[in-house]
Amino acid sequence: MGGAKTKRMPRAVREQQMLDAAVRIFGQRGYMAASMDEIAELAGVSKPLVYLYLNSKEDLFTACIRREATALTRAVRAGVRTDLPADRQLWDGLLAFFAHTAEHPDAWSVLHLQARTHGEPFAAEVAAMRTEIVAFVTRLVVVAARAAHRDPDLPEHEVAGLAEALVGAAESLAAWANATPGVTARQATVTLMNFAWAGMGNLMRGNRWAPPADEV
Amino acid sequence: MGGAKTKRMPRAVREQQMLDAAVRIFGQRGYMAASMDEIAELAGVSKPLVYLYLNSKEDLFTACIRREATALTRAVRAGVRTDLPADRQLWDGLLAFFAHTAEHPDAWSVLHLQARTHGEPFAAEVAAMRTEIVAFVTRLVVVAARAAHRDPDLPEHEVAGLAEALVGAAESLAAWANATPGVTARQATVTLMNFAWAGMGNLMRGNRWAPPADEV
Amino acid sequence: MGGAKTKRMPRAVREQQMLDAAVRIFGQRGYMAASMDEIAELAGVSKPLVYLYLNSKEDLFTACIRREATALTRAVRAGVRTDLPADRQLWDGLLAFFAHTAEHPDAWSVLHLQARTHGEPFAAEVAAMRTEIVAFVTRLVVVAARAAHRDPDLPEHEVAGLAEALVGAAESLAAWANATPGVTARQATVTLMNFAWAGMGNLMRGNRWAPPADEV
Amino acid sequence: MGGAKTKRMPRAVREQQMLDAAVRIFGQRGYMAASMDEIAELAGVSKPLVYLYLNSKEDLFTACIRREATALTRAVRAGVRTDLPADRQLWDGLLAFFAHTAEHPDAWSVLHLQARTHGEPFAAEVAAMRTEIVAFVTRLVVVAARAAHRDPDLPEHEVAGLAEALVGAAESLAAWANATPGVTARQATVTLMNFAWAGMGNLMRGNRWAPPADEV
DNA sequence: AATGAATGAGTGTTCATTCAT
DNA sequence: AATGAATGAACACTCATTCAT
Repeated sequence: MGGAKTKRMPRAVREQQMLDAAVRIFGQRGYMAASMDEIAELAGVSKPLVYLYLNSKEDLFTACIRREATALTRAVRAGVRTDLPADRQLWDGLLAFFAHTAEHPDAWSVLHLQARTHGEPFAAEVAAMRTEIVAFVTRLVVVAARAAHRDPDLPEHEVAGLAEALVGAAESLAAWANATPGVTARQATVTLMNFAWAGMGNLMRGNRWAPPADEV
Repeated sequence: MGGAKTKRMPRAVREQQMLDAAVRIFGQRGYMAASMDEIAELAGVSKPLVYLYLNSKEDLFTACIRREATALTRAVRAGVRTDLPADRQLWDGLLAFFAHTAEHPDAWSVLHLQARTHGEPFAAEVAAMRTEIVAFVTRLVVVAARAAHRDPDLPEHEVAGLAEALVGAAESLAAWANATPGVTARQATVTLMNFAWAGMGNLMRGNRWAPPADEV
Repeated sequence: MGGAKTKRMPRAVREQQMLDAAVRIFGQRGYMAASMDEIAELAGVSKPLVYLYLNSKEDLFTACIRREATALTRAVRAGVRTDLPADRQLWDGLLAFFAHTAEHPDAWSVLHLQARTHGEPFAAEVAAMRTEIVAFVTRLVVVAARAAHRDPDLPEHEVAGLAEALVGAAESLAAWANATPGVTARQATVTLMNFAWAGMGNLMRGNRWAPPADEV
Repeated sequence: MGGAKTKRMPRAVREQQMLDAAVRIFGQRGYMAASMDEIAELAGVSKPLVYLYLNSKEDLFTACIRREATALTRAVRAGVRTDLPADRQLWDGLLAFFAHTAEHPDAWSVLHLQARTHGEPFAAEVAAMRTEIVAFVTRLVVVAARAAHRDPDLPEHEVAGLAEALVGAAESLAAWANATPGVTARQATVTLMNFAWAGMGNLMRGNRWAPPADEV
């Protein structure tokens, strides 16, 4: 009477357990190297139940991506107050971003590495989140430009490139901060903020770097 | 003349053909999803020959990484003249980098995505290349600081973070430029150069962004 | 009732079926020439099930050896009554041995030929059984010596050699009896019993054969 | 001028080198686990040459068996002088047998284990040698019986069984002597000689062990 | 007399997935 | 709500064997 393993739980709870296990395994082993057996075992259920609730490995992976993408954007949004100045918003967003990725390294691995590495069903999923973040950053850039009493006359794709570069830098720093002992989310934020804000400010003021003319 | 299947070629030539095929398949399918059968077929040889020359899937992948890492760093180095000013060096290096990655998208996928996603034998291989590039960039940053008549009093790990952010931004832009039609290597270079050089210059001049004090 | 392919049976039953098939294939083809495909087919299951239950070819082979070694020693022990005189015990043991090996030729091939031929994981397994049998025979020899009112003053390693020779002779006769039509277990027993008991009796009485002295 | 590797040697010499290598590899790895690559490498030649001279793995193995069987019987015959008494002949033959197998363990592994374990083309080859040796021993037994002024009224198949048992005991002791440190060929011979000669002598004199009558 | 280049056929092993209960 | 039993399809890797020189 009363086995060790807890049994018979509502579906929603079981599903979260499965996703927890899947994110961990996918994050550590990679999508392809992860086996459904291992995930089921870590989740403490039998394999058919995983299939019953989540259909297939692809669907399971997609569910992981979606859940973690939502969690990440939610965390960033929760860190930002839109009534504050643009630079402060950027600071707060970066801080939240670095903090969240540091606290959930497997989730970050799933979003940043695994999802992009394994082709189309998944890359699109994470691209959506990325687009949202890039849009957020772009908005800040434009706001900042207005605050500097300048209309951004940068070509549109350069604004896009700028945001892209900023997000890429952030992603790269997140990995670096996670891998380098002694680097905190705050320090990563300071580094990137200094780098980016100054650069963007300069751009907004029209100080551009002149490319050499003697190219082929 | 010109039969479909050329046969009986010296080992060195065959090996390059195999690596060509492997880079393409690994770059497109990913390391785990790539099958040795497919690689052999694309290379126009039988599977045993691939194993005879390259030993194992792991070794084959490592050989790909090494070849492409060497090719990339060589291309960047070839684009830079060390007797020119630091900003010009950075410009030239970025241009070479974006051009090379645009011309060899599968190789870039292998280096940027696949190698990092599949654990230690491979990640280390590409980390070596990255370290070299980050060191190159760091050198330029320091030179630029000296040129601005300032010793870089930034903490050492912040310099490292800076270079890391810059390289990350470059990597991210490379992927973006490859995926966005109409964005050339030159445009990517302009975008990043403006962003980065101004930001770094500001930093060198001691203009730092002040973090808010009211943190927890 | 009695369909061709019975399906869905409990694990323990399936495992025995697999071992049955494996002993047969291993015994007839040899360890290396045996293919897991063939074993699975003879067992009436798919290959993955064999791996699920028995892990690997090595483990499967080891399981065969263990099962058959146990069966053989059990059969011999069951044939012997330890309250009877030593010669009678030897007779009964040999009879049981020859009968069992004659009834299970594939098992005997696995134990006598295959296991010894294929290196350390397996040889050790069967050596354990052999040690037990040699010990049993050695005990009988010593008892017989006591019964002849003589302490066995033979050097210890000569007693060991004796038992070894006796067991070797038995093994050899088993193969011979199996291969020679018309030779029954009983006849093999008679032959060996006469040969061995007389020889040992002589030894026990101190009648030793004198080696020539003119050796180098 | 004078490469390191000796090249271009007459066929007969090369063949012996190949057989040397093959016996070693077959003896140590076993027939199936031995690879032609390894044999060719150990012989210091290319694989096609092995095939040119010895046709196939089967033929190569057969050639090994034949060469070593011949060598073993030759060694035993060379140790025996047919003008001496039967017991002395047996002693000398056993001594030569144990000495030869101890000096050529790989050859003995090929003959005793590998050839018998791998089915018909090979088992027959070694059976021929065995038959010859058994016949030799049988002859000695009969001679010994005559010397004891008795016609051997043992049933024919019992004489065969006797010789079989003796040879089996010898084979078993050879393996045991090789594997047990401190047991020399001479000691193995003493042990077996005492055991066998006494037993056979007894038999020849009509002293038989009486089987129990109460069998089923 | 001798070899570098090459392959068809097969091996053990694993995995995502389903069925019957 | 949950699982023990079972599999089709594929994969990395190896081997005996041959061809062209």
